[in-house]
Amino acid sequence: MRPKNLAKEEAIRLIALQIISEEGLENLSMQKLAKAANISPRTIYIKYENKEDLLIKLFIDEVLGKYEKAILENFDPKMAFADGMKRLWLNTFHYLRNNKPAFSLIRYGKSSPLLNKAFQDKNIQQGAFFAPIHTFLKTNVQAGLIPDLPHDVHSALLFSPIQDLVAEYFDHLDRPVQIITEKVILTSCEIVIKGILK
Amino acid sequence: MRPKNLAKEEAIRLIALQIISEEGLENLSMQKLAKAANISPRTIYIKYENKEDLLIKLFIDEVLGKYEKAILENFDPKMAFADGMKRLWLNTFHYLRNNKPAFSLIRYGKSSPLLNKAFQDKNIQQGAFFAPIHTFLKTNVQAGLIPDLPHDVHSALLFSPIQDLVAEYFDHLDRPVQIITEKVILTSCEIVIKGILK
DNA sequence: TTAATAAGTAAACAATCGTTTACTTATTTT
DNA sequence: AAAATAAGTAAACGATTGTTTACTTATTAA
Repeated sequence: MRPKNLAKEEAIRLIALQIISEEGLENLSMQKLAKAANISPRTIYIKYENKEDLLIKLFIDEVLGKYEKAILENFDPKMAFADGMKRLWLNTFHYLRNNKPAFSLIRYGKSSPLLNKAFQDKNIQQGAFFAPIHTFLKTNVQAGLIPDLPHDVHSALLFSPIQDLVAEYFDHLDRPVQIITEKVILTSCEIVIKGILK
Repeated sequence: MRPKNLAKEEAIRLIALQIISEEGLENLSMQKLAKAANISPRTIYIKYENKEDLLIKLFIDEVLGKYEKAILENFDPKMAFADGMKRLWLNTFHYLRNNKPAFSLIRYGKSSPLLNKAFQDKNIQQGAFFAPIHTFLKTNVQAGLIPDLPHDVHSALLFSPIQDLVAEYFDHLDRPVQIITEKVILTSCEIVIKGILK
């Protein structure tokens, strides 16, 4: 049989992300995607059941999967708390800064009911994303370093700001001076650490 | 001449928000909206130029306008720092908790290029949203209480977590025990305050 | 070398999209 | 009471939507 053309499969995912990032999820259509990827609409349906299936797989496997891997690079749950936090923040900053299309879809993951549901389902059925971070926080609670709060609360307190700082990095891209620098990220991370430490 | 039916105008806005909240911005269509509001599609075009105009006005005037008003209730830039922060956090929590459709569109404001651009344009041309918060932070920088960082950085550090906590409140709505309570909000706010104070 | 078969294409499907045309209704001003 | 006029409706416009049908191409296993 004729083998799959993996280059076309990758083109679909790459260009879908590009359209979402530049024009918005609400302006992505299968026909626009096919045309931009220089393939027939039918080809997308060989690789994905339908549009929702494409979006969910793009979000869960392609975007969140790679994002998780990038964030956890050189991170170990046994690291000292402040070191671990700085590693996670810098990894987030570096990865997202260089992957705007991925960041765009991640943002839609918090708005779109479809993607939000897909994320929750995945977390329940196949184990949570960012499991090492769970362990890291749990360990530091048990060590008495940080207060014992639900994981979702920890997550909001410790990682929401870095996500918004990345958004601000992109918002400032076309301006003469970039205010969101690595130094600002580290300063911000230290402020967050100071708040959570008992 | 025949006067505008204000009830219909409000129905359009209300039902548009409802559809966006339940089905997502990507599933809002003018015909669906008209049918749900029990009016002719043409009626929407009497009040709004086109779909983009409707979305932008819904976002800027209806949602962000009311949101700003609600957050600043009983807030004064001259309040003590911790008091002001707690006021802003609790106002945010109370308002958004009771206005899920508004919260949904606010979330889309950070993903959708159209809405994001509209927000930035508005902030530049007609003065920033949440101006009293600007003043509040500036005052506390000058008083030497908090570090002198760009406003966007302050904003990410001090208010990103409360937005995500509200999202988690809604995510937990159907579960037996609500973990995002007013007490958790206040505890979280105190942690953020502790981090930023010099 | 050929039979088998999945990958891929071009073109089209009904349904729906955003928007408009042609018309009626309701209200105000004269 | 009638002229003027914006608000609103029903129906339809061409374009585009997600998806499929009918067909061709490229590859592998026999």
